[in-house]
Amino acid sequence: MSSTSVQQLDLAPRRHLSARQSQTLDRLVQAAVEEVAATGYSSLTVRNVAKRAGVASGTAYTYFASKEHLVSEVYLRRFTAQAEPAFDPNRSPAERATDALLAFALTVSDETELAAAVTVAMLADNPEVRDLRVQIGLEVRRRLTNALGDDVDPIAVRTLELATAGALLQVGTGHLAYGDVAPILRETADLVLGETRR
Amino acid sequence: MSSTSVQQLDLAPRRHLSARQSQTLDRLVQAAVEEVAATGYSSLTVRNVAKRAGVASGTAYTYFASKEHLVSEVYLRRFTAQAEPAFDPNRSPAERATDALLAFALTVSDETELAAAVTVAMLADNPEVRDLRVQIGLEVRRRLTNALGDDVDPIAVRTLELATAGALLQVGTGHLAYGDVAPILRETADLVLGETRR
DNA sequence: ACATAATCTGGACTCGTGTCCAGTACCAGT
DNA sequence: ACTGGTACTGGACACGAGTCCAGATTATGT
Repeated sequence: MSSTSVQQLDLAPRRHLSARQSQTLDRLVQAAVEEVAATGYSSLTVRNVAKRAGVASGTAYTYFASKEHLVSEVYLRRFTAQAEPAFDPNRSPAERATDALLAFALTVSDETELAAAVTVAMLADNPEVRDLRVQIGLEVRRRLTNALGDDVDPIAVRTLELATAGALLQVGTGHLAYGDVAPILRETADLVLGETRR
Repeated sequence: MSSTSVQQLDLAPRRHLSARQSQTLDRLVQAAVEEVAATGYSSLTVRNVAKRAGVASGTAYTYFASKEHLVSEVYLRRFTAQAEPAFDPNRSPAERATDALLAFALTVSDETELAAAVTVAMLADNPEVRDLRVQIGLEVRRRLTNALGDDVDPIAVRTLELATAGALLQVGTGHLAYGDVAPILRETADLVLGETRR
C-alpha cells in the first residue's frame, strides 16, 4: 500500500523557512502585487496569484491562511522595507511626526487598486491578519515616539495614530486622493502638537 | 407558451417602495441583526438571513446588492435612528463634539460581532456601499459642525472626523474596547479644540 | 369576479474560497 | 545510488456569493 506524505502540519508556526520555501513565498507575494496591478482587486483570486507564481493553489494556502493574509503580507513587507528617517533635530516635531506617519499611510497609496485591496484585507478577522495588524501598530507607535521624543503628550500621540488610520481608510475607499494625505497629516500634526496655534 | 415575469428591473433606483416591499426589507434588516447575534459574523450568510426573514434568497438580492450592502444598511439605520442631541450652550464645545461623535462611533459597538461585521462591510467597494458611506460621512460632518458652531477651525473638524473613524476601526477589529471610546474621543476633542492645553 | 401587474418562490448555475490528500519531485546525508 | 524526509502537484470536495428565470402568489383596479 502507500502512506507517503505526512506533510505540512506546520501551518501555524511558519518560522524557520528553508531557502526553497522563502523563495516560493517571495514569488507568491510578488505575484499578488502583479496580479492586483494587472487585473484589479475585485478579480484578484488566490488561484490566479498561484498560477502567476508558478505554484499550485494548495501550496499558496500552505503559506497564507487566507487571501486577506496574503494581501496584508504585501503591505507589511512594503511598510517595513521603508527606511525610518533619521532623527533630525533641525526639523520641528510636527515635521518629524508627519514623516514617520507618511511611511505608514502612503506605503501603497500610489497604487490605487492595491490600496483598496490592502485596506479591506487588513481588517479581516482571522488570527494571522490580526497579528500583522498588531505588529504594524507597534511599529507605527515606535517610529512615532522615536520621532517625537519621550516627553510628548500621549494623548497627542494617540490622536495622531487614530487620525492617520482614518486617513489610510479614506485613501483605501477612494474618498481621499494620494496627494492630499501628506498636507492633511501635516496640518493635523501641527494642530495636535501645538504648533502655529492661535 | 409562457412569458409571465418581467420582474425586478429596478435593482438600481430602489426608491418608492410599496408597503409590502418595505416590510420585506425591514424583515431582512432585522433578520440580519438577529443572525449576527445568533451565529456571529463569520458564519453570516445571506441565505440564512433570508431564511430567518422568511423570504427566498433571490428576494434578498432584490433589495441588497451584496452582503456588505445589507450589513451597511443595518448600520445606517441604527445611526440615523439615534437622535441628535440638542445644542446645549452650557456644555463646552469639546463636550458637544464628543456627544455628536459618540453617536457615530458607538452605534453598534456594544454588540461586538455586529461591530466587526459593520466595520468590514462598510469598506466594500461596491457602489451601493459607497453611497451609504458618503451619506454617513455627510451626516457626521453636519452634526459635528452643528455642535461646534460656524467659527471652528476646519482642520480641527477634520482631525476629529479622522480620529473618530480610526477609533471606530479599532473597535471593529477588537483592538479597542467599547467602554474606552467615549473617554478617548473626549480627550481628543479637548486636545484638538484647544481646551485644557498647557 | 377577473384580468393584470407587482412581488416572491425555489432551485439551477457559475465561480471563488478554503480544505484535504494521494502521489510526485526534490532535496539532504551516507 | 539509495534512503528518507521536505516541498509541491493536481485535482476533488463542501460551501457561500451572486445571477437568473419560469412559475406561483398576492395585490390592485374595474
